[in-house]
Amino acid sequence: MNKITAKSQGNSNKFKLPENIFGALSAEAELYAFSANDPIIRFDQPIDKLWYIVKGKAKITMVHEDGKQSIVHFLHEGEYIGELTFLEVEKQHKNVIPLCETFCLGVSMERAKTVLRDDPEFLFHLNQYVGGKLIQRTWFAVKNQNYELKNRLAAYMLMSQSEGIYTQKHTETAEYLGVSYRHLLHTLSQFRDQGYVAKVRGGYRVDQHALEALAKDIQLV
Amino acid sequence: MNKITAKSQGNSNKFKLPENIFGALSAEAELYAFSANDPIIRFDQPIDKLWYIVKGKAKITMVHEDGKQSIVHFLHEGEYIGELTFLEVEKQHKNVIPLCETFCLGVSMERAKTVLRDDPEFLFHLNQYVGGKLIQRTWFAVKNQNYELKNRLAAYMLMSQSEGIYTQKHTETAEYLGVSYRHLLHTLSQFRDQGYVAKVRGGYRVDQHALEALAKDIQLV
DNA sequence: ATAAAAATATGAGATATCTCACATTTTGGA
DNA sequence: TCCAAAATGTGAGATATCTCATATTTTTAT
Repeated sequence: MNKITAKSQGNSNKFKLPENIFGALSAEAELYAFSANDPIIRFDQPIDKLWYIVKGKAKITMVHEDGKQSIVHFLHEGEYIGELTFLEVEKQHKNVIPLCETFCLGVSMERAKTVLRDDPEFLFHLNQYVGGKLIQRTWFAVKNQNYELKNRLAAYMLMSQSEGIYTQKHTETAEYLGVSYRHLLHTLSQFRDQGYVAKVRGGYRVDQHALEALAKDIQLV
Repeated sequence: MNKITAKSQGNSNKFKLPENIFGALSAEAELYAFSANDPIIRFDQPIDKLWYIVKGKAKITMVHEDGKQSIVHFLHEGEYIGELTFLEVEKQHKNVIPLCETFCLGVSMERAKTVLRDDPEFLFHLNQYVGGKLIQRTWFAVKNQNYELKNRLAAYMLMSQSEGIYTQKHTETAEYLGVSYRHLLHTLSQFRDQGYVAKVRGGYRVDQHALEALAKDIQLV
């Protein structure tokens, strides 16, 4: 994690910083850069900032009693991280791991819990965000159960890929998509036979066009 | 729909009315009773109240272009109705239909949109509610894909049943559970063979104990 | 460097679920 | 009241997905 200060803000012309994302605390927001796999949040450490993703994407993973992890969800640009902790409804902490270089705005969680808790404009905005996610996720669940693995896998590989290379572990993918490892490998080998993906060092190169056709309108959220 | 006035509140000793559910508007809340199948919200009519279910349960259905409906979700005691309209994130209106006699507290949506929009205490509370639903639904989706139909159907029949009788249409159930009509009927006939359900006039009598064992810890939310 | 654990890989048989075909019963509207 | 549409019900074959068994490769910890 690197804090990006005013002077180093040459970076920031890569994207426009949103305004007013943190209501009354917007002026206190600081920009941080995380490289791929450098945890934004760790399940065993307190969440001391409320985050907002300016650029990049990340996965949320749950840690089981036996130490194994499973992917719960993905986060993209324009999404908050730690908002359920701010709302005090998240009991079980998660890991949040960037899939590629990711830039986040952050404000102190402590400040948020005092200042933003009384900021109706921010609270309404956050409510809209959380409500929008609820709708998205309901939609996703409904549509998801009507597609077979090849479609869902295509959508998944497209979303989690970075620069045309898919690098997720098959064991985790199988669990996230709710299918057996065996069947995932079977489908993956079909993708290979059909030229949709090709194994390269450290992952699979994906044929985005072919996969988009398969992924139909599945929106992983 | 019947408004329950102060004098007719003999009813209200059936349950305790919650306080402070509508923040600054709590004093304006009025109690209404809906009988089974008497719509609380209709997709073709504006939503003029923000509701809170005190007792009973209801289903949310979506109306397709061709006029067909599909069940989106269920609502239980302690849940709001119309909160996504209050938040202005729900584009597509739904029907909300009680499954049994249902009592709701309601306040004017117009008043809510002006008064509650500036009430940080209410907004934070609503945020917790919506955030909690988001967590629930994510959990449900994750667990759901690991159970086969017999388990999900058991959970579904238990939840939508009223006084031990299940009355949902098989066509709608099949769609909600995301399985083919044929397979639903197949599983249902197994339930009958095993004595878990028995056909009666207008529905099926369910063996709650047997179904609870099958439903495991599936929480339809 | 080595052993243990995890991830990758493949085969074969079982089953949950789907598609299609068709008959009967119930419901809703003219 | 009657007809058309929807809902219910059953059979048979196809397939998506699962379970189990087992081997190889890669990663991790000592």
